[in-house]
Amino acid sequence: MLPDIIFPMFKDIQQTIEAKIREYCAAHDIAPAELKWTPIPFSGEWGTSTSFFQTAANEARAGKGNKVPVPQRAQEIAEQVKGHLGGVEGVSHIEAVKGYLNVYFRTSDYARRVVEEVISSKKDFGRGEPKDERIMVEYAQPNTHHSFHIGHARTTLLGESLARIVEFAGFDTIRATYPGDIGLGVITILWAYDKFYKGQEPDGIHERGQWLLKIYTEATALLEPKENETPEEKARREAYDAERREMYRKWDAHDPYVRELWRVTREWSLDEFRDILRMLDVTMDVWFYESEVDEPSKAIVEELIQRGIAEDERPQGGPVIVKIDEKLGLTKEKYRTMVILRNDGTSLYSTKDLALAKQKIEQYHVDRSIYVVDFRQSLHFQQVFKILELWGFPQASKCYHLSYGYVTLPEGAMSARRGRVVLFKNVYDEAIKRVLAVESERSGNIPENQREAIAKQIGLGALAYSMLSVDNNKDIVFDMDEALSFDGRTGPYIQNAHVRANSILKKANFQPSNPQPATFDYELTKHEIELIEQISRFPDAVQQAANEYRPMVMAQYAYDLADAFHSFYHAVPVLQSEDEDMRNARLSLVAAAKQTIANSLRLLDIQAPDVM
RNA sequence: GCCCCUGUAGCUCAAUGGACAGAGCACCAGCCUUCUAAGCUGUUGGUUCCGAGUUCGAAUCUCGGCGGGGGCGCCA
Repeated sequence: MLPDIIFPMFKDIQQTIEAKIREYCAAHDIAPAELKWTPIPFSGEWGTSTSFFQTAANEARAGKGNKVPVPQRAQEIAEQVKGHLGGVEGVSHIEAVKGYLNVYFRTSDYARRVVEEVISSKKDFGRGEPKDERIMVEYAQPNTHHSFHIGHARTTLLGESLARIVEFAGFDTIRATYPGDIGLGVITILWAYDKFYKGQEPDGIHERGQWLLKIYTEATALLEPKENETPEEKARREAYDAERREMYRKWDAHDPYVRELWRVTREWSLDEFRDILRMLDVTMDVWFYESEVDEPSKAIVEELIQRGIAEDERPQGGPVIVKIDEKLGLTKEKYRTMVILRNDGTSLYSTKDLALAKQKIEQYHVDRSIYVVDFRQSLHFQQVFKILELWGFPQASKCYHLSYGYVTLPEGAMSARRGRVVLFKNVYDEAIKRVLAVESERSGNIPENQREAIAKQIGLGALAYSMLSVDNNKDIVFDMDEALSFDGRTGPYIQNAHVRANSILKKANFQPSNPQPATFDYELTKHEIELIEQISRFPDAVQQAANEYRPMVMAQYAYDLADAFHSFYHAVPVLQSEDEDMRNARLSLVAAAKQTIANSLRLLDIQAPDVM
């Protein structure tokens, strides 16, 4: 589909032709099927296309096909329609091929129109009309007292990109994060810190955060049963575990000492987390802390019992549950039964998520709620959404779990318990190191004081693109060389297209704010046509990525656009154009390409540097 | 037992039920005196896991297998 809001001229042509097709069909006793228009899938040719297979199939089904095979009949109709259409304003030529009707645009008008639209809209080129709907994206839910690893980077990048996309597409967007700042894992670290490291504190935000992870790994080793352990070892382990449980009890009872210990170490983790969000250019609107939703969440359980949705089995020694399948009248087990409160009255993950969902709807007035959480929790979220439905929230149907596969290592799953993790900060540092090495040999024209900053942009661009260009529900086996590759289908490839465009404009001293009127009254090369077509696709790519909640769609688009630009760059001289009009036109096209590349990179949370 | 995800080129991955299943990496052959070679051009590479079905048309939808991963009342 072509963008009808940004480029109404395309829509006009389409509608004119559709009307004529119906006219022809009515006159010849043909019942036309619904016409679907798609871009012509041949590189260097710019137009829109529809087919008559469905129409021919309908005829055959109605017994009117006089035994002509469907593809052949579709081609007949296409040819006849083509004959009936004759010339159409704005169309260079029409052809009937293999049952398809291909409508080629006359390029000069549209090239100018597209380029001017981009240059005048600038950062807003491709922005959708306001949709009058509020959407909350919840992502980046790290546990505190651990360090931020490369798996957290995936959800953060996925969520941030999605938030940017839906916001740009026209939704009122709220970014939310939900750090897990309490739980047995957190207490384990508190216990070990207090017992073995009290008073110590490494310098540096990231060093301090990573140190907590190291403590966790050590503590886990002390608390896990070993094979062939001696009675002494067993006794010691059980004593440690008792200390840990006692500490959890004290935390619950608001013991001042434990609470202060918790508060201080928690802040160390949050310092690191905030710094990483800053590095990734992420600004959260709402922070939900697990420790803060814990108490209030218990109230909703009572409400669900009162309304007959939940059943209280505590008198019989059981927990509070919701028999979802039964409530929905399902005979086969699908959503099963969800436990929403422990027998001892303490809350569960489910308790808190139900309370959070309610809060999102009632306090933040969200119409849609997206959860960017790993795929292992898909049943959990299906259950939560179904309970919201039973609860009577119409927004339940617009809750969506954007699940993603794990980032694993070649040697298996990451495991904080075993200390087998790839930390984001280490990858980040390595990325910068590698980019600087490339820069020193290839980029002589970057001022010394900008090298570091640009290296960060390129390094993160490589990492972000490697995460976003894979379908979210696939696992990623993390490979440093692959994630930080700068060649081929990568972030730096797209960034480089932006740099090259900038380089031309800079040399020509082109001012996008005050362009010379561009006229494309010459025969465009196929590279120019392809580039213009890719640019014109951007608004639709935004809408598609937003509607499907799939940043990958934008990642794919950005590459296609950069690819078209690189080919254009190589084949078409700009500064050395034959005459002044052509030079101006091409400069405008380069400026439009640069802007569109920058806009699409922004939606992927990737910077667009001017030099690299 | 039930549910979810997944299987496409040597590898990593794309492909609103439509034109010849496409990219990148790797391999091979070219292209820097010309707007940045982090690039471009070309070559090689396929029983889309298997089998049925629906359809004019299936990688895509349905059913049945096989392989891989995950989940299933008091972990998060």
